[in-house]
This record gives sequence, structure tokens and C-alpha cells, in this order.
Amino acid sequence: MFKSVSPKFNAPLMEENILKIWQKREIFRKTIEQRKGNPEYVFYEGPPTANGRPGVHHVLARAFKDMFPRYKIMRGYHVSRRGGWDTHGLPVEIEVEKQLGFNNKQQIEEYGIDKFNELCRKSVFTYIQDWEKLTDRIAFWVDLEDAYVTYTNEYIESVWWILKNFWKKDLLFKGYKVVPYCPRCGTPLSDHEVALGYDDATDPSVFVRIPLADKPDTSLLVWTTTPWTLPANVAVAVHPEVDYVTVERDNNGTKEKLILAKNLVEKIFKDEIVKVVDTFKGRKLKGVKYKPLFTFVPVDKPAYFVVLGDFVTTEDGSGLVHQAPAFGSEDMEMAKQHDLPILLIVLPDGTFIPEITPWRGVFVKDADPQIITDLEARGLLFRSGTLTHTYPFCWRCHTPLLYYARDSWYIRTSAHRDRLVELNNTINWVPEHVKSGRFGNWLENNIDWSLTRERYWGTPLPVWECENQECKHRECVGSVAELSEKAGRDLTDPSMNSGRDLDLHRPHVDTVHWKCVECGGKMTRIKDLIDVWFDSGSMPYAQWHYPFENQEKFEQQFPADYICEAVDQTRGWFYSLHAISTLLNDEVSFKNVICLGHIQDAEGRKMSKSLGNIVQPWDVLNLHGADALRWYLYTASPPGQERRFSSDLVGDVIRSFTLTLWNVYSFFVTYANLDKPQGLTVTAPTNDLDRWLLSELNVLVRDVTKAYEEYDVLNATRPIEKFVEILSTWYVRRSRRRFWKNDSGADKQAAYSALYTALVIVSKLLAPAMPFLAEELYQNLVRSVDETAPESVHLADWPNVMEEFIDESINRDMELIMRVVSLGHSARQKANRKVRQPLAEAAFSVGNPAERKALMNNMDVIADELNVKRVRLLDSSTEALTHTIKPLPKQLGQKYGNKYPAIQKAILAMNAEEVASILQSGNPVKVAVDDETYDILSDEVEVKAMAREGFAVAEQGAYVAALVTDLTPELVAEGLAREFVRRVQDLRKSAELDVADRVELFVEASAGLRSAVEAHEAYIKAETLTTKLSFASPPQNASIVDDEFEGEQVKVGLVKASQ
RNA sequence: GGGCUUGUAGCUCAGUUGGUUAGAGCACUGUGCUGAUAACGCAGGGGUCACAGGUUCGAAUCCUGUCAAGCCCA
Repeated sequence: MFKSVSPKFNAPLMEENILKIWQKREIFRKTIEQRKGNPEYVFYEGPPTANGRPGVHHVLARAFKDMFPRYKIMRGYHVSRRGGWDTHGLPVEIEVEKQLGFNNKQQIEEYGIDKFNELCRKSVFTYIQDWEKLTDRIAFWVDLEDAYVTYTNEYIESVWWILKNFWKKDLLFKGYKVVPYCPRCGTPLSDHEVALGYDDATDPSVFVRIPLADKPDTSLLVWTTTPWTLPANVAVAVHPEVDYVTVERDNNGTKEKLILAKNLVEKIFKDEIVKVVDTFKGRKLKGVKYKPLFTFVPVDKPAYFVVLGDFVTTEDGSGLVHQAPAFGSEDMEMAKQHDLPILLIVLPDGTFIPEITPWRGVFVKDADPQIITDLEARGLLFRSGTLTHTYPFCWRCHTPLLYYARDSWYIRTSAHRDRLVELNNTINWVPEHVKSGRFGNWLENNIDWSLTRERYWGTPLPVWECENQECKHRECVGSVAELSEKAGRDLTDPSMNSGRDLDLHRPHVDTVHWKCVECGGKMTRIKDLIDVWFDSGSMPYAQWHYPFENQEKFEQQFPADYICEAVDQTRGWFYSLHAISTLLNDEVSFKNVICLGHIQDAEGRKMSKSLGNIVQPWDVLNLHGADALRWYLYTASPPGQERRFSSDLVGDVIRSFTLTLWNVYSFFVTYANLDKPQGLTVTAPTNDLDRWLLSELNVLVRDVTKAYEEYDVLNATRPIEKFVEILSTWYVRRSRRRFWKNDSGADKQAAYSALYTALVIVSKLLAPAMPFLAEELYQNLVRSVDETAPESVHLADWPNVMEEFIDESINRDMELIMRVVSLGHSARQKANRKVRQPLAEAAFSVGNPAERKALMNNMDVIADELNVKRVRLLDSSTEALTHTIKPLPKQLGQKYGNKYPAIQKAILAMNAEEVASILQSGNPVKVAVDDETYDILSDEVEVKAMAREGFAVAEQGAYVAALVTDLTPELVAEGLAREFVRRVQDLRKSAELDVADRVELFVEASAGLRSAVEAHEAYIKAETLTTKLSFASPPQNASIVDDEFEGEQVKVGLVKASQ
């Protein structure tokens, strides 16, 4: 009937087999095709770069990416899950540079951009097989055969189309950007490169007087470590909220006044006595004009006044910050805000321009002493010294970096700031705080998107400029056709392009020129590439080569219902997607997003190569399998939280969850194959356990479904664990005898049906999260008996909630039963009465009438679990009871506020029995405190009944279990019989008999035990499948056990009976 | 330096509008149960709820500050 199931469980082996089945039957393809024509559910794959090996953090993202499409497919949606690869950018170039032994851009240019880019193109897919293997093994179903690739001409053309669109809307513009720049290498450095080169440096530390324009005796005191930037000064920044002072002091015989931050006075003047003549907030200085220090370069806009900036600190310096927009990014921001002039007084080689006459051609750092001398001569120098601090150097040549304004192209995202925020508010973020927190704040403080990258392997910025310096006419190109038209030849036709196929990368695209329409000059592409994030953010359009092809496909696949990446993507992919779709379509590009936390090692440190604490995904997969790994990632902590990770933690999943489920499954199959039950569908269960199980099962379906709809991964998974636990430890354990029964009556059938239904539905609920185990169960439980059923659990429909089975009261009642049984066991333990020894009676006290009723209805279950002859309620009318009372702080505290402590004290001072009897009759108790009387109601005090004597008692809250522990000779005999059965069962097991084998027993026992065995012979024979029990010496071939218990001796011999 | 997040038992995590003695699972110890189980039941040890103030009758929870960790930005 069913394929027999080994109780041994080998996850990796099972999973490999399932992989083969999926592959052979093309299940993934079928999950897509089967739902063709149904509503679309759209998932976007954030493209990874394949030029590094995939790690555990990639498994994390891919596991979360996988589960919702799987769920939606089972709900009947059509989900095409297209993969993608991010193939451009600096990391790729750095790989190739390493390979070639290069360490600067000049070497690349000498080597040839053409050849260099070809190597980049190949390098991108170095590890693609690793990626494909891992993706396959963890069952991330994504279409990699038809994946989009960002370096293709088609992809780039779509990106160009988007840029042209922005150009037409005046959203693409040229400006300045201050970047860390190496004057020797002549190149800006990426953040990553800057981080490589920090070192200690000794720089000048200079305080300068800047006299006010209309009060020459008063100066701003300004501090800088880069005197060479002073000739480019155009403003001074102060913090609006910081206190500033004007101090008066003696300067070589004349009085002078200086303005500086109040709390820096002591630090700057040390022992010198200065007179504070005025104190004021920084904002009062706004707009105050001063005399420029230098006037080498004329300014074309208002300059030389005080501006307000939150970035100003009073940790060092003077609290007044000199602003040279060309040489500091904060300075540049201030320049944009206040429309300040930008004085570019340094050439790309790091020397001053000719206009700076005294120091023309001098390297700026070398000019520092001369500038200081000049200031001193003019009486503007207040103090000069040196300062040692960490400063970035070029990691290649150790030249100190300059912060330096370079031409840069921007997208005017700040013009749509409000819309970016509005649209973001419609997105469902998990966890929610990212929406208004990290991502929302970022949008609210949006600055224009700097696009330019001065590199080689990336999407070229499609802007051409007239070489004529007088003209500089610019055009943006939005398609290959447009470029061909301008160039006057079909760029896609190799015969017209020196035999070359079209390639939109450098250097080929740079060879396309045309005549300027304004002046007839030569149009040449500017050299810039664009930020790779623009590539990935264009993916909704560019993956389809939209709008040049696939318009319908695009319409159907935009926007995404769901995306998922780690939290570091807030300003990466999440932003680039959002910004592009907002500016282009005025729409969101994704509706739901799970933002994952990072993975740390078992000690909570981040995983890094240098610490050597990286967990390799394959180590975990080979040991525990993909399901356990996935399940761990889903259930361990909320998705947005960073999580500690180790192989051992994944192993716990197997022990605590997988094996429990496997054992239930194996149990079912074992017995079902013996009994061959007829029909396994559930109609109207009559057995209480079945009714309870099916009720819990459908609550589970309801809750898990709701959680999936809300992208709540924890609640889509953890409740299944809980259900499987009670399925195993309560339902199966309580139902065991129903399956053992010899007859095949209706009750047995019902038990099979209920358990079967639970297992099949669990396998479906599990399918999106544990795709392998779910399939294994489904194939055997469903497919092996029903060839018309869907071929795979992943082609099956998601289970519907059968509301008619849900009965909250039966769930509550069963929970109560479990609770009182647990208390009963506790009482047994205290009385030192083991469970095998039957006891006469257990009595309980419970919270309310409904619970009393539930207890009465389930007395047989409780009696059986606790091995007692009788179960009843503790009853105050028939036995002496004592009561305890406990005032409840929640109720009384909220009602009486600060009078609560006194009231509580007063209640406890009263006679507990009196209070209990009043409250139990439903009347309020009157309590007097400080001349006031309060009515205390029955639900404001907990009353607990306690049996006074003759019982072993255990309690918890309002619940009490009391056992009668006195033993009669009959009870003792029955206990001995059960001990005897236990020995025989052990013997059966050690003799490796089959579950259904019949045996003969030969017994030698001391007198007490012998009479107990005789008294319970029928019970013993039935329990142990014994056909004949004789008090005689066992034969030679018997399995034998000798034992002693409860003061009795026994020797049992066991022989398999001839049937 | 700024923003966001996190800090509860040896480990992984719950903890509701502030309210009884801060919980669960794993691990450990004891004990019981078992013809599905690699299990399971009961009990025990294990806590400065990161730290310091504040609000309150009452704070793991609310407020302020500090420390530590992670990410992003400067």
C-alpha cells in the first residue's frame, strides 16, 4: 500500500532523491505552466554578482525569496520567477586588475580597455556553477536558464532609454561632486579603496582671524588643518543651536574681539584671561558678512558670509568652520543650499592654478607653510601648530588624498522627494520600522543621485558633448537606433562597423561621433559610466528590453508583489528600484518587501574571512540537509533581526522537529500497511480525540494561511512545529491503543483517517518552507494511493480551512486536560508513586464552571493518563477544604491606583475562609481603608481551594490536583502485573520480534508476584500477545530475563509461538 | 559624528494597553513512562531583564542618559 518507511531518517539522502524526481518530472517547469492564464504574482530577483562564491547569507536571502512564490503557486497564481545577474561594476574590475597584477587605471588604459573589458565579461561568471549548484540544492526555484544579464546590449539599451527619459524631463544634469581623489594617480577612489588607506598624518593646525566687513576690530576665529583650501573659502559655517561668545583680548597692545564657540574658550585661551563681552546662539550670526582672506579668483555670486549648518561640532577647533565647496562634501552641500560660488583653484595634478599667483604650480600640501607665513605677515594668523590624526592615503602610492570637486552627472531625485516618501508609505515593509525609519529617513533627506563612475566596465552614460569648448552642445541618446541615425550608419550591422558586432560598452561606444548641430564641431561621448545600482534598479524595465520589446510582458510583470533582500540594500537596490519607478512612472516598483537582518557566527561576531569564522553552506547541507537549514532560518528569529548561526543550531531542527514529524509518519505507515484501512477521508468525527485533532488542524491551516498573506514568516512556520508536537505527544500517544486493536472497527478507521488527514495537510502547509520533506510525505501518502492526484505537492492546491471542524471550546478543553494531567504527574512525583502503580483516586479543583464540566467529560482520559481508578472534582460539601486568597494587582491596581497597596494589605489581613465564601457566593467583600469602604468583586481576587489532608497535592494558579496515595492489596497486585508486562515487552523488543508476533511465556516468580500474574493473566496475555503462559522453566531456545522489583523475584522465558 | 536596529537563563528566543513569583525550547541533573520515537512526562539547578537615573501605588515594558554589537551614512 504505502512504501515502507524506515524509522531511521537521512535528510541529505532523502533530499537528493527528491531532487532527482523533480528534475526527471520537470516539476518546477510544471508549477509555472499549470497556472498559465491565472492571476499573476510577481517576484523580482535582486541580481547577485556571480564573481564570488555564494555563502550562508545568500542561502538566507534565497530561502526567503523562495517561500512566497511557492505559497502563491499553491494558491493558484501564475508566478514566473526570472533570475538575473548583476555583472557590472568595480568589484568585477578589481578581480581582473588583481589577475593582471595592475594597481592603477593608467595600466588598464595602456593594456587596452577593449581587452580589459573582455576579461571582465568572462570573469563575471567565474563561479556561476557554484551558484547554480547551490541554488538547486537548497531548492530555490528560479529560472536561471532565462536569467537577465545586465551587460547585454538589450539591457543597456533599456537603461539608456530610462536615462533619456530623465534627460527630457530635465532630471539628468551635470554638477560637481566632492570625491576622495589621488592627485598622483589622477583618479577618484571608491569608499572601499579609501577604507584601505587610512594612516596617521601630521598636518598643520591653524587658527585664523577673519575680520567682519563692518566691524574690523571683530574677527571670526576659524580653525583648519588644510590651509591650502583657504584661498577657496567662500563662507563660514556655525551651528544654529550652539552658544557662541565674543571675547575681548589684548593683541600686541591693541584690543581685539574674537567670535568662537562658548565651550571652547578655555581650550583655546588656556591660562590667558579674556573678557567675554557677548553671548548668543549661532543662528544670530546668520548672514553676517566678513572680509575675504584672499581675492585671487573673482566670485560670480554672493559670498563671504556666515551660514548655518548642523554638522558643525565643538569637539575641536573653534566652532566656526571654514567653507571651501570644492574641497569638502559638506562644504559642497552648503554651497548647493546657499548658492555659493565654487572656487576650483587646484588642477587635477594637485597644484594651484595660475591665478593663485604666489603659489602657482606648487603642490597644495607643499604650499601650506607659505600660506601660513602669508597670513601671519598680514596679521590674520592667530595661532599655528600641528595635529596628528588619521587621514586617508592612496592605497596604491601612499599620496595623501585630497577631497576634490569633480564633474559629475546627477539625477535630480530631490525634486521628487515628497513623491518618493508618499509612494513609500504605500509599501508593506517587513519589519515595519524600515518604512519610516531607515528607508523613510533616507528618502526624507534625499539628495540628488550621483551617477558618474570614472571606470571602464559598466553601462556608459549616453551623453555626447561637442568638443568645441565655446559650444559644448550636449545630446543624450536613448536607443541604438537613435545612435545609428546620428552616426549615419547601422551600428548593428558588422559590415558597417569594421566587422564588429554591436557592443555598447567602452571603448567601442566612444568611437561613435557625429557633427554638432549647433556649430558643426565633433560630438564625443563623455567618458563616464553610471553607478551599477542604476543598472539593478532598472531591472523591472531592462530585464524585458522594455520598451523596445515585450511591452505586454512588462505591463503584466510590473510592479512586483514581492521582493526580499538584506537590510544593506535599503540604499542599494531598494532605493534604486523605488527612485527609478517613481521618477519614470510615478508608481511603486514593489508592494511587499522583506528586509533581512545579517547572519553572524555562533558568538555573535560578523562572519569574515579574516576571523576565519565563515560557515560554508555546503558543510551544513551535507550534514543536515536543505530543509533543516531553511527551517532554521525561518523559525529562529524575526526576519529583520540579525541572527547567530552555526551548524549545530541547524542540527537541533532535525532532532526537535523533523524527527518528530518523521516518527509520526513512520508510525502511520507501519500500522496502516498492517491494517490496510479502507478509505482515509474524514467526514464527521465522533471520537473526541479526532474532533480535537481536526479542530486544531484547521486552526493551524487558518493561522498559517493568514501569516503567509501577511508576509509573517515566523507565524507561517512556528505554529506547525507546535502542532506536530501535540500531534506526536498527545494525539498519537493517546490513540496508540486504537491502532493496536485487533478488530478493524469504525473507531480504528476513524483514527487512521484523522491521522492521515493531519499528515497530508501538514505536508502541504510545509511545502513552501520545507519543500523536500513535504514532497517525501506527499509522494508516499498521496501519490502512492491516488494516481490522479497532482504529481507533486508543489502542484497541489493549498488546503482550505474547513471551518466546520473548528471548535474553539474543544481546543480549550483539551488544553485544560493536558494541564491537569501534568499537575497529576507532578503530584505523583511528590508522593513518590510511579505511574505503573495504579492509585485509587485523583481529585481536581479548576477555575470555573465551564472547566468543571470539561473535566467531568474527560474523566476517562485523565484516569488512563494518570493510572488512577477514579477521577472527580474536589468538592467543598463532602470534604474539608481550606482556601487561600490573592488580590489581583492588575484588576485592583488599575481600579484603585495609589490606594492599591493599602487595599491589598487590608484584604490579606481578613479571614481567608470568610472572604472565599463571600466571593464564591458571588457577593462583593467590603474592605475598609482610611475611613473609606470599598467593594471588592469576585473577579478581583483569586480564590484557590486546597485539600486539607490525605492527598498528595500539586498546584498551579487556580488549578489543583490531589491524589489519594493509599494502596490496597488489589492495587498493589495490579501494579505488579504491570511491572511484569513491562519486563515482557522489553524482552520482546530485545528478541527483535515483530510487532504482531505471538509468544509463549515461561515464568518463575516469588509468591506475591505469582499470585498477581495469575490474577491478571488475561490482561497480561492481551498486552503482550501471549498465547500460552505457564509457570515452568523456560526451554533452551527461549529469550530470558531475570529481574527483581518491589521485593519480588522473577525469571521470564519467551519463545515465539507457532501461529 | 548622525540615523536605524538589537541587548531577557549556558544557547536560541517569547514576554499583550505598565500589574500575581519574568516564561518556553535546547543543554545539564534527578526521576518516571514507553512495542512509533533519535523520543516523551514530571521535577530541580540556572536571571543584576546591558548599566544609571527618572515617571508611577507598581517598570523587562514608558522617559532621559551611558555602554556594547550590527547595518547604513558622514
